[in-house]
Amino acid sequence: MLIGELAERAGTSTRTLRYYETHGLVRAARSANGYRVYDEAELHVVREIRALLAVGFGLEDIRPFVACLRAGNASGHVCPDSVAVLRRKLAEVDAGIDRLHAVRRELRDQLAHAITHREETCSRLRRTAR
Amino acid sequence: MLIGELAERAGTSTRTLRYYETHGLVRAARSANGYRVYDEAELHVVREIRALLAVGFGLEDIRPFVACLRAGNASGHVCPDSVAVLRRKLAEVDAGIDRLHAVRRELRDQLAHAITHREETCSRLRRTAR
DNA sequence: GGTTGCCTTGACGCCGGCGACAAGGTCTAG
DNA sequence: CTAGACCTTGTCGCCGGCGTCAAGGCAACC
Repeated sequence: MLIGELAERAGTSTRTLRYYETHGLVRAARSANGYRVYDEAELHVVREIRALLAVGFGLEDIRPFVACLRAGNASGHVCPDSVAVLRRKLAEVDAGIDRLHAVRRELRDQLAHAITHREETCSRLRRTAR
Repeated sequence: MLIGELAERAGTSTRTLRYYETHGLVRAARSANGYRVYDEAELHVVREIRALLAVGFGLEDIRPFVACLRAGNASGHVCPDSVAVLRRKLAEVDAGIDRLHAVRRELRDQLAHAITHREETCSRLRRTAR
């Protein structure tokens, strides 16, 4: 399988696949003319990468998952390193949710305050607009 | 007030103030030697910008707040354009919270699945490690 | 041999809010 | 006179995951 076919089957671009390769995530053999040649297993690897990126992982976080797949596991999630990353990400997401809730409260307060004081202050705006 | 003093009083850097100026958010008069000269009102403007950035707004979103302050309002939040931005941001934050909750569910499921299947698959890992 | 369609490496662009450095002018104190 | 503490404009770097050329080689068909 050449890079174009893998890209299409994985739903991504050739540029992306070469990028993953430079970062040590995807591997390819080379044919006599220098073309990259992939076997079926790499399709699973690329799909794993894409799925994890979609969830919000960075490429560095994804390494252990790929290593886990290459070690012969059906899923990249089952190895200790992967689980550690999953736990860390879960904590990060929790923290992110908390932060967004705080921001949300802040925004609601500011909106409430703005609407309360809209009448008195915006009359001045209307005067200056004329 | 020169740029260094404003930067210190606003808790930011001179680079940042010049950056805001190039983007039309902060204004300065010039003294005879070309130095930027700020009046007290700009301090409030800069603090407003910093507060909104901290909440997660981008500089473009902040423009109406600054305009509102310059129009003579005590708060930059009370003008219609500002309120519109606040509402939009609130919706974005809600969407972000929903997305993070979805990610969180996904991570929890993957963690549960990983731990369930850890025993059977990691034995293979241990064998290859030796 | 010419066209088309695959492949190769290399390098710049993007987004946003600055940090950091360069090379110089200005003002003040000693 | 000089040191140093301000100020000026200009430009490159950062982060991450690519998109998008550019310039060229290889393969296959007519």
